[in-house]
Amino acid sequence: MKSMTFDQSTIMSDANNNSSGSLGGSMLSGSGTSSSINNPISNIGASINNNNIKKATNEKYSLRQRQKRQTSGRGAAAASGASATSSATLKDISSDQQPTVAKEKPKPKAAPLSKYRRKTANARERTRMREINSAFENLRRCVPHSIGGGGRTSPSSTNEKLTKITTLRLAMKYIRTLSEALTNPGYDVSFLCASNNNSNNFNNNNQVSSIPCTATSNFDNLFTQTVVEAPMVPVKVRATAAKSQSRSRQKAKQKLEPASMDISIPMPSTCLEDNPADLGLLLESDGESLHLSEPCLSPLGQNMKPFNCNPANDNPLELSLLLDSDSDSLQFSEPCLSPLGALDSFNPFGDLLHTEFAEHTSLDMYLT
DNA sequence: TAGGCCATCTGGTCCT
DNA sequence: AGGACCAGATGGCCTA
Repeated sequence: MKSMTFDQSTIMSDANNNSSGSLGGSMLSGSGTSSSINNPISNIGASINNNNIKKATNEKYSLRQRQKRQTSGRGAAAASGASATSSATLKDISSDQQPTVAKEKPKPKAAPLSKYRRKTANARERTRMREINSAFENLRRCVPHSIGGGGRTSPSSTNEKLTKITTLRLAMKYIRTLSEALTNPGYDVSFLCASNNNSNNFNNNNQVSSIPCTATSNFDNLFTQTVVEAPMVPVKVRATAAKSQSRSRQKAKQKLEPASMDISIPMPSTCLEDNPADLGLLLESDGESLHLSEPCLSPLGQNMKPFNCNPANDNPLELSLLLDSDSDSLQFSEPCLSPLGALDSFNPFGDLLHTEFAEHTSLDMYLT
């Protein structure tokens, strides 16, 4: 047996009672985290060398309250084997700590599923997990990958697969960065140029650093990355104000005239084998929106030079236009996010790969 | 070898 | 009643 197990429901219940107490408490919410620090039950759990106990007492998890797990079935049977003594001990202690727990009528134990239903349930579960993994795979393709590396959980190269948790963290950071760029026309993108010399472009408060640098130097830095060269294709990007724009957005857009620029982008890897003329299928514009045709990848891919701007266009105006156009005028087919997919070869998110990220900050921190 | 990550099986709970 | 979802348990694989 790999590890000792015990009945965690008591501790789980205790932790949840100390927190919000809501039945569906978010796993990442972190609510009630500090309350369990001095929990004697948690301390007992921590004193036992057991991964699951560590998980149970880890303050960053707040699991939903569960009823006492039935001691039948495969997992429970295994749990009740080697860990019977520790389970009993913990139960005894917990009952001492909570003498006021109301006695519940024992629920009639549900009959175990038939072999057939168990098999079908397993198949459904596998399918469900496959779909989740597929969604993770899509997400991986849309978030910038790290070019740096280090640390157990960080990919040491762009070829290394991001873990699920790292993918989620990067996605959150990516969304925040994109949101910043969209909501703030004068968004300081200097953190991108800093990525050359220092991958830690975000401080611990998840704030974008504000190292001053000119837009030209931004591009200079961005485009001097050591990346895999790909055939460059000229593309004219034209962004016009959408009809649905808010007044402030229109105002900001006016400042950005002229709203077009010539850029060259590398041929997406999936197009390399095809006729270059196929690129026309990649970028389509109806004069109001820029659409990315299928297949939707990060259009510029990994390890590819993002885009080769005409030096004449290397000014803040164009950059702002590019970053500012997403919600109204630049639209990419899902699941791609990105004009900023062009930045895949940079690592403004490197800190996420090296530091602990508080799950409890979660999406509410980034999507408000 | 320990620890992280993952896939799978499983039972409990909720929802339709 | 049956499916979806969730979380615990377990074992395999991989890396430092």
